[in-house]
Amino acid sequence: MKYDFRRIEKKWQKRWEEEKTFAATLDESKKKFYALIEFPYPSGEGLHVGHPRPYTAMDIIARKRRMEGYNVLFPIGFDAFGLPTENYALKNKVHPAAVTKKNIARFTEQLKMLGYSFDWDRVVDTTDPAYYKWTQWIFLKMFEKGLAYKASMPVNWCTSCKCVLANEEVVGGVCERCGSEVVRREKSQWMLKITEYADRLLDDLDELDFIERVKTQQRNWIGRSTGAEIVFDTTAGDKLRVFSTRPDTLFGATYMVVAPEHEYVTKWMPLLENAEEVEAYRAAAARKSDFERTELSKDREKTGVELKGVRAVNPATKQEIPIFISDYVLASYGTGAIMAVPGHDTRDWEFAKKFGLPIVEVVSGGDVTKEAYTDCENGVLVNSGFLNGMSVPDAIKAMTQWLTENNLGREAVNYKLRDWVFSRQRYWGEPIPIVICPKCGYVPVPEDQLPLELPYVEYYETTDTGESPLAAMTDWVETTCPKCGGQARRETDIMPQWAGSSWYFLRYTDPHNDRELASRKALEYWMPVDWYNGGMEHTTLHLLYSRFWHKFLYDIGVVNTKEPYLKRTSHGMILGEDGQKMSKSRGNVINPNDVVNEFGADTLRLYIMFIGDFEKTAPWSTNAVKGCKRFLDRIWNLAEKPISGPETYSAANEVIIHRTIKKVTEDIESMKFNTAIAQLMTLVNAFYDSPPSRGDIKVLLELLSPFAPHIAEELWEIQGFKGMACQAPWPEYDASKMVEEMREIAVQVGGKLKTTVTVRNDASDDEMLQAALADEKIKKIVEGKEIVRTITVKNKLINIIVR
RNA sequence: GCCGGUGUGGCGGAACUGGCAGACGCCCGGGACUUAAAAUCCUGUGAGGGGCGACCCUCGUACCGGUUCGAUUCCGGUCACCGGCACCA
Repeated sequence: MKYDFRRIEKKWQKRWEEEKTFAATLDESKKKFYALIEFPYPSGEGLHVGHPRPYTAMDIIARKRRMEGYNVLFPIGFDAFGLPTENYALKNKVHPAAVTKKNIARFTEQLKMLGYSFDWDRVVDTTDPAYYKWTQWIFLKMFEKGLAYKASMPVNWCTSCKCVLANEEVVGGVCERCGSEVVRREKSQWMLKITEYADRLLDDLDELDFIERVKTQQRNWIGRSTGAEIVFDTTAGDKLRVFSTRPDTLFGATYMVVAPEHEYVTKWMPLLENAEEVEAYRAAAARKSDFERTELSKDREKTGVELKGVRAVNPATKQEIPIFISDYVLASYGTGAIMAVPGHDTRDWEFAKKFGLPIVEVVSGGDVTKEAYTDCENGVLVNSGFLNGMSVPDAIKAMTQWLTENNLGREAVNYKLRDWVFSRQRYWGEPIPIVICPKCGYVPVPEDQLPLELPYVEYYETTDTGESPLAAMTDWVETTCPKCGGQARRETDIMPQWAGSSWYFLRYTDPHNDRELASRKALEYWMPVDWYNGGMEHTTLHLLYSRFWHKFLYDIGVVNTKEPYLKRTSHGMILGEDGQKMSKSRGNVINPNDVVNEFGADTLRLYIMFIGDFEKTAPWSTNAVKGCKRFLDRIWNLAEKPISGPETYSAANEVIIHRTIKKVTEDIESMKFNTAIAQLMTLVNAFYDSPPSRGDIKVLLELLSPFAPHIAEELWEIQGFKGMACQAPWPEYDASKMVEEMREIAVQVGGKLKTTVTVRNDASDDEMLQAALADEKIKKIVEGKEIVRTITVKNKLINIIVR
């Protein structure tokens, strides 16, 4: 009989579903394991061939853990709010809810086709009011604690999506999603105070088992720097505050620069001799989009205008110094103003050169007439009064202390991380449950009125005014104030897509709870997530946001762990057969349905894991897929007829079986799926040389089961083994049975490999030497020469040095 | 510019903690089976050179140099590519 994967795969998927083989139960007598993948966005295109890579990887781990006796939670859901669905709905004049429903059905079917061991009774859908009720609830808790606030500020505005974007969603000055130009707009927005958690998000990384590049990226994104805040007096009477990581260089501050948007610029305008020029520069800076700012920032020549009429006083030298505005100083970082130390800061140096400003050396070691000297390790302070002769670190301490004592400044910390812009002016998202009352201000919708559902309308359109389409839905917008009962309006902005995914892993622990987001009992049993695999592209978005929400929920006593995820790993992208990123326009897209139809789900699973190093990008190869199918065919041919005899390993295969168990067991843990499969192939090749016993076949099926579960199950049944393969205990190896009695060692003469000889296992140095010298070839080489020394590595090699 | 990563046959990729480079798979060649083809099975396959021959020699892990009995692995330098950040004071 032929390996009929179509029949087999359907059969076992049905059995698993009917018998709820993979249902997770809250059983405190068993040790738990929570395996998590990033739930998909159910796009109209259906499952992409990139999806199965992380899914199969975690499915293998989840299946192995079950076989190891763990109670495993391996859930799936849908992150279904979002722009593509809304845009598709607008274009085709259907409701986004209907589109979502259809897409989820399609994704579900495709995921089931791949035989993943998800617990299908725990599916969550972020667009389900029973789910987003709790997304809104968390928002209200944040509002209550002052972490959600409304602020008017310049925001990133995507000209095509007609919507505000978070900093994290702007990539290289353009919209991450559509690639259109992003401009700055002043808008009133809901914000979440993620910066309040910056220190904890940074410091707690140390204890987590995240791959290093994830940690590094999060650290860089948070961008903590320590230094001092320094106050400069001005001739206008106002005090100008700056942040500096190098307070030691204060004696070298020869001018100051403020951002064009700085409030003092407006304030001082009447005092300025060149007000017109300043105003013009300001207007020009405001017109620039983020795209222009970043594009041009590379080696851009510094521009700026002096504020003539106001000067600052260097608190260390007591000298008056000029103040400039320039767009190389960012309004959004620090205090929006800097002290410029051209001798020791590259940007200040360039600016000073251009404007002919004095460059004073205050740290010796370089040549400040040629370039800024920024070395912090070797420099010694000069021209700096009481700091002279100190090293940079000492001078930083001394200056900070001096500033504090004289009330001119203090130690300060700054972050690159900005608060999270949480408003979107679209329809398909969670409504922000706030009522705007002319008397009471921002009033939360009472908890018992949650969920605040999206109004269902047949037709709506985005607006050009920057308002949400919800604003036009008068019946919904007009309401009464929950506090005073007076006439009021609802907030019409919705939450960003990241809201629903910031806590979904908590819902999986207790998905049908209508009284809490999840019961304390379920959270205590299942949390934290033991292993979370996902894309690198979410490192500074979803991964950071969800850590933030989790920490907040910890603070208010909802969850019992400080961090949501113990371990985070990441997979590489799958490229097209041409080595290019898969895209419709390139015509190199592989559809998983086609692969499954032609070769079967087991083959696809196996190939996607065999394709290469899990962490690296890898190009698709249809030929290599065939190789994986061939491998399964070979297994089928070995086991399609019942083998009789005892369930013990055959003598001929025993050594390789133990080695394979060890290798597969360890490789799955380190996500080296490609070498685990290679080892299984080696084992099968060995079975072709020495026909496998009943026990040999059994262990092969056990090891194969996480990778290719359907064929493993079918052959398991054919062989008449008990239960299901996926429920068998994970096999164990015996290290003492992994070695042959005799082994081959390498023989080198003078470090060069000459031949190999066979010695008994664990042979002594002398035995190895005698065996080597007994070899005809070595004899000839060594003849007439003096053996100076020999180097041996047990069971590996002997190196003979001759003269 | 800064941070992180990668560079190995025709291709995807292996190689523990410094110890036989190229596991496994693909492609390709040879053979068996077949009327034939496909499938399957067996077998060869880094490059160059020598021998009728079982075999032998030389070179080879981006490039240059170093440490070492021995380097894909460690150190210094160079180049290329990929990812992230980007005037962050």
